[in-house]
Amino acid sequence: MTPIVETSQGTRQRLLEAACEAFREEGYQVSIDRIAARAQVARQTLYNHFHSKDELFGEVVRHSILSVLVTLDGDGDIRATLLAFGEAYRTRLLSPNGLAIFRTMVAEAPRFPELAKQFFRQGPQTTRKRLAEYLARAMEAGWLRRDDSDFAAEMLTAMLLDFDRLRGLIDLQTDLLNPPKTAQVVDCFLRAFAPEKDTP
Amino acid sequence: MTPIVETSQGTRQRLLEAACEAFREEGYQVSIDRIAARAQVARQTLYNHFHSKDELFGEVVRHSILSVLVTLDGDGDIRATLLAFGEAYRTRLLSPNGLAIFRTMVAEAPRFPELAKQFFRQGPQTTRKRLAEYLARAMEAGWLRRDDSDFAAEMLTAMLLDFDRLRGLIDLQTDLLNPPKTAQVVDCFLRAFAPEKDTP
DNA sequence: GGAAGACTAGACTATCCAGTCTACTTTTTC
DNA sequence: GAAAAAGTAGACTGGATAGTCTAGTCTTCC
Repeated sequence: MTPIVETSQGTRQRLLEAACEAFREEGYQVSIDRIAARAQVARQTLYNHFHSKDELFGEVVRHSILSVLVTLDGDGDIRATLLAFGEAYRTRLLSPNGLAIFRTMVAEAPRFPELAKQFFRQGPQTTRKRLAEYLARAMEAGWLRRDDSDFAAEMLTAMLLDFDRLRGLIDLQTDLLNPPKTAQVVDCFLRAFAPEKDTP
Repeated sequence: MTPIVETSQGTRQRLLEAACEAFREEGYQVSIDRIAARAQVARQTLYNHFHSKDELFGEVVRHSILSVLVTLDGDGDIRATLLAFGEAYRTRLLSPNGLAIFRTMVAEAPRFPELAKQFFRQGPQTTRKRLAEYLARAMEAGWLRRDDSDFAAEMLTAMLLDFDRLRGLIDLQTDLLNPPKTAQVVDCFLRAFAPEKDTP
């Protein structure tokens, strides 16, 4: 509960960046000393900025949420919009950074349940909600069949990366990004949620 | 490289079961002492059966692969078959056990890359291949549109659990299994892969 | 030039853990 | 009933780690 003095922003920033990379590469178990060394700072300096390793980890996670958020831009026609979204989504989440964050959150969720929930709600949950809102509008406009837009959003995001993410996490592959797949998924989605024919 | 004497199977079995539960509940980092205590066995006895913690972990993982394999029984019509498969798939993989294995494999893949690949190939990859073979036959028979059966299998398995798995892993929820969802997903899949109309 | 705040190096404590070793007891087997 | 196999308790080594503390240095600003 000792109040932490507001020290130079530069050092704090360097520490956050070093911690971010370190946690990303080695997970939560990376030692404080390695983080301090990476930031080229003495261990005590680290403790001048953050009370404990857990606090530092929390900060890093909260900063990382932004990097797994994907927005969508509903200008063009629906296929173009979903293609752009799908490509951005895959690019973000199948990148080494995206995979590492996923791995770390999954691994440490039991140790940091509240932090994990916050991450989940502000990250994946939010992305999905935005997509669902767009899809709801598309349904309203008759571009898609009237259906549960939350469900539809879940299906699209699932199809976009489920298996490739597992491949990336477990099989440690790197060439996961191939744009044809995005189109293949989007077209599959559009077939499943095509507007119903009026004629019998 | 010392050869391990073939000792009583009972003790070995108790050790494996204890280790399985321990790793499941606490991950790889659970201590050897806790595993031995759980098996009600001395630490040295554990080392009489397994050379090292890593070897024990490997054994446990290899045993666990079976519990994430899902077969499918292609008797009834396609919808019934996929419903049964989907329900079995979700039940297995969204169970506390299924989620724990997933969490542990994802967390430890960097430390045990070969083991992780073996798990991936004999587990998820195999399940998906079997499903793809079934779907290929269904396409051949005209029950589904002619398409890439591997891709179709990927889409179905992704839709069946991606988001719920994340919910279970991160948000630590338990009531993930609701059968209506399986049907919702299967129907969505069948729409996406319905046979193409012959008429223009 | 001096005081305060920020940083440093490194010793130190307390804890935990994998794996070894030893001397002992129990169980099995013949 | 004795020898061999299996198991036990616990001390011990060597290494890692989070976090504290101390004494000193560097920077900045007045």
